[in-house]
Amino acid sequence: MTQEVKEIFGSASGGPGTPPAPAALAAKVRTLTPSMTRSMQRVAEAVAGDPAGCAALTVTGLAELTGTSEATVVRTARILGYPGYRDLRLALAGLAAQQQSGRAPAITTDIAVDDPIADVVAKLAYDEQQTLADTAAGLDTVQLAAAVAAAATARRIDVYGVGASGLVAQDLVQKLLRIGLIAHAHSDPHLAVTNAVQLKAGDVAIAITHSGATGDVIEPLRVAFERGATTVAITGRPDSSVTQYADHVLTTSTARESELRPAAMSSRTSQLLVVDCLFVGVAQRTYETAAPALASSYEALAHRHRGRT
Amino acid sequence: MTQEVKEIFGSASGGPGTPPAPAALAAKVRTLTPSMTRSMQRVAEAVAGDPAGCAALTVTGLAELTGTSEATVVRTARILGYPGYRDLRLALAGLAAQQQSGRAPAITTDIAVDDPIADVVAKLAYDEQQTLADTAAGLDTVQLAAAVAAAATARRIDVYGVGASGLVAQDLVQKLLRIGLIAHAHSDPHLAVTNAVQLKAGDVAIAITHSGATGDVIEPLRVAFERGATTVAITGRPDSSVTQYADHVLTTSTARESELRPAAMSSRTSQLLVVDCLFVGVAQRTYETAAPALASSYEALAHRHRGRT
DNA sequence: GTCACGTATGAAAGATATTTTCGGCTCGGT
DNA sequence: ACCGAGCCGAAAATATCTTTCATACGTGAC
Repeated sequence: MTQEVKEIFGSASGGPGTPPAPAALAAKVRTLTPSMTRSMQRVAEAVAGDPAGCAALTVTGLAELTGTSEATVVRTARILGYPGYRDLRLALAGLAAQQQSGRAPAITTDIAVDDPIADVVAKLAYDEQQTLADTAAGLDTVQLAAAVAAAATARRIDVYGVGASGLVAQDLVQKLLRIGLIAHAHSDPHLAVTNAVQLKAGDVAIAITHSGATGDVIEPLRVAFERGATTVAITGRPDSSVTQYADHVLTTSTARESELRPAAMSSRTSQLLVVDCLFVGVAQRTYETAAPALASSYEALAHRHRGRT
Repeated sequence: MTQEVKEIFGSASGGPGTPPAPAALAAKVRTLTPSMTRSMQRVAEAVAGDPAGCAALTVTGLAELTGTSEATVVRTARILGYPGYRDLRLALAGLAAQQQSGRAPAITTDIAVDDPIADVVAKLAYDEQQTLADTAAGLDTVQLAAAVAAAATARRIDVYGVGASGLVAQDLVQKLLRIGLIAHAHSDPHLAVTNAVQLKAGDVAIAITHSGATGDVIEPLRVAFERGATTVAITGRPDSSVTQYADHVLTTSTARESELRPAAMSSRTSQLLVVDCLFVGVAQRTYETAAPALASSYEALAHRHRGRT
């Protein structure tokens, strides 16, 4: 009867209505691994390491392979956003097929102290490309669309971010200002809270934090949330504290980091892509006013550029 | 009995000792359809017509959809060379994923006002990836190595940038500070010049400007150049004014821009990659001091992060 | 150190999905 | 019209997946 229409509880375990991911799986594993238990991590690792192989296994087989139980495998599948193992397995098969037909597995080695500079360039470029692909694959377009809609009609937009994320916040604000919106970036926690108090329904507050646990950023978002503003969190940890106060969560990808390649680098790349998407989305929806505003901002800058040599 | 044997033979004729087909499924359906019974043909047709949709169905679902029974679905799967429906379904999911990713090249077009948000994400990600590849390919490693060498041993590093490039300048400085170097970012043209006057041989000045014609950035670089500091220009125009005063020029890529995708976006991506390369290069050369400095900066930030939810 | 608490984990029961069995049915030939 | 060969689907049998529940583990408090 209704067996076909499985009652899809909004993935009660964790994130909001996330649709099953096709190719975003590798990214999801990295993003969510930190919030997993040890046994689950073993399963996630196996799955990420050999999608094709795991797709050939039943729950029991995968449980044995990873030295865990069926229950743990199912739990892992849930964490990754699937209704159960069956669907994870399907996605796995898809991923395997993509890898098969797709590109060769490229340079995955870390940057070493004695790498020649040319290798550094190649590795960094590759890593950042990977980060972009992962982010795009893992971005929840429903959440994004909601955030865009809110921002496009907002009376005012406040963006919070400290450290590297602070620069991303400024980048977003710069662009929003260019299309004639009212936006502010706050890196000072005190001023951020002071300003957040002024927000009300119809305003938008955006918090940017990779860890999702940066108190200096969570606090103003909480205040904005309580004041009735629409709140958005851009974070690499969709299960972190910051999401408590976020109406919409945009997840950035978490790439492996190494000593010479701080996490800040890839999280920044990822955050910027999200922010760009947000911006373009808003620009689309406010096109009537955005286009002329952009044009005049170019014009205004022209005289600050000297002619060529 | 004989019926069973027949079925096995049928499958054998379709593909002698063939392992489950990955993407050749559509072809197999065509090849084997004539040798199928009517009900099976209906199933095969459905499967070939909508792999993604069928992959989402259980054996019962597919049977209902095609107006047949579970047994027929299983028989069809056998004919197609799979041990059972489960495996056919897996292959179907793989095929769907391939088709999905295969139609990616369509994103070479500009972003339009009415593009759905998912397309925006895909296009932006693709464009930025392209930008990274271009930048990496066009980066002169000799110049980069020279800039790295100068920065690694500099008494002090000043970075100039205004507007979007100003954020890149700050990003670089943030990272250099983290590995214990003395670095400053200047967005205020007056202060930039004031500081540039203090520079001397052994210092490094870096100007970041996409157009290469931003007077506010060229001016301090000129001053630094005349004071004997080693000067570096990061620009998208290697023939522009700024390079007059640059000992080393690092070229960023210039991507096409469109109304909804300001040049600032891709130039920023490109500049950040260059800056990252510069940073990692410097970190390599100052590894002895950089590594512990990085470690302690992480530690210092730890207490600003609350625990998880 | 030890105690209490919350959490993670796997064994087994319970629910679904897939495969097999088996008897009815259609359809072509005579 | 009759006969038989093979197609077909309902339902039983099996495999697979999911849920439940009791235990063990780790963690923090005292």
